[in-house]
Amino acid sequence: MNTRSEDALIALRQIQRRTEQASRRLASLAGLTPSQLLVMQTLSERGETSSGEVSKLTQLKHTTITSLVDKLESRGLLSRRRSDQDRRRVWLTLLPAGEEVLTAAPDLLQDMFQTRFNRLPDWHQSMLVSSLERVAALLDAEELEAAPILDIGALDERPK
Amino acid sequence: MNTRSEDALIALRQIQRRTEQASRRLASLAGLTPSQLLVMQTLSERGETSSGEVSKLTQLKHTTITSLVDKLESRGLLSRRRSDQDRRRVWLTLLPAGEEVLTAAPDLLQDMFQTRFNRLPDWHQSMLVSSLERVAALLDAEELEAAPILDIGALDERPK
DNA sequence: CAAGATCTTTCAATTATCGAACTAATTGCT
DNA sequence: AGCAATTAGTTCGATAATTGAAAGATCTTG
Repeated sequence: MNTRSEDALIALRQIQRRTEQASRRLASLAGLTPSQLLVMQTLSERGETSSGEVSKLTQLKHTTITSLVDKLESRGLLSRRRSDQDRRRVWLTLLPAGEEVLTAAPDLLQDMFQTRFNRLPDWHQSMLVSSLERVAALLDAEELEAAPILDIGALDERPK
Repeated sequence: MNTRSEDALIALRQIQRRTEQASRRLASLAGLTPSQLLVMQTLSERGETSSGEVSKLTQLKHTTITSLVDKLESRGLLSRRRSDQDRRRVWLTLLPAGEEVLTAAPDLLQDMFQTRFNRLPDWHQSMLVSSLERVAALLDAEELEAAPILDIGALDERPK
């Protein structure tokens, strides 16, 4: 009956495990712990970000962020800067040394994925992208029923 | 240029974050740490498993497994049993209390995913499943060149 | 049977994680 | 304006995770 969604979950778990393992490997290659890497990646993606924002994005408590940032700052990988508009806030930015750490560590899984992905025929690629985006949407706890994207295609049929 | 594979990676990262967050929530609901949950889930999936095997599957060092198992055993969630054939090895099994902890904690993300997934039309479901399985294969570090489906086009060229 | 390999544990050190309490700054209310 | 409530970060203390090095126990091989 539900074997379809079972299969989907199995594949999802596999994907989760593999990406998690890769992220640990990547962290240790970069000489970081997984949490430290997470913070660095967040800053790399979003640019200058407040401490609290990083806390939300990473799902780590602010106290944990403070402790991680202490370490990373003392290693010269990122910088703290108090906001001028709101002097309670602290802006975090990657320093050049931090950028370098990120670019220097080869993300083997990502490279492998890209290599293989690019070999696929065009239609296949676009199918995978839209499927992944759909799955990400299905996993979105925020957009409970609001997501119009979910309603692409004739979904209304058999809303059993 | 590579915007397709970029898009794929972005969606993948989103999926990764959301599943990771969910797994932390799940762990704390179950009164476990994420690593402890990982060990428990592994045992739940594979049944009786040796300590070293769990170490490989979870990508945690054996010393970490020992320490996690100490805690879980003292709480009566799993049991250690020395193998008779090979008395160096230690078999781990979930105890009833352990099973219960797992089933008692509701996996909200999984439930949500399934609910939404099941609403999709049939063709869409099967597309998602095959896409997820394909992506999992693309992320498989083991099957380097073994997957025949991946061998579309000339692969033998050395990467880089 | 000895030498080496394998599986797990112990030990010591570093780090992650969190709650509670604290400081400093801002916002909102009257 | 003034004061209470709120918000952003940090400090502190406690528990747990993680790891490398080394040891202990057991198996395998020659």
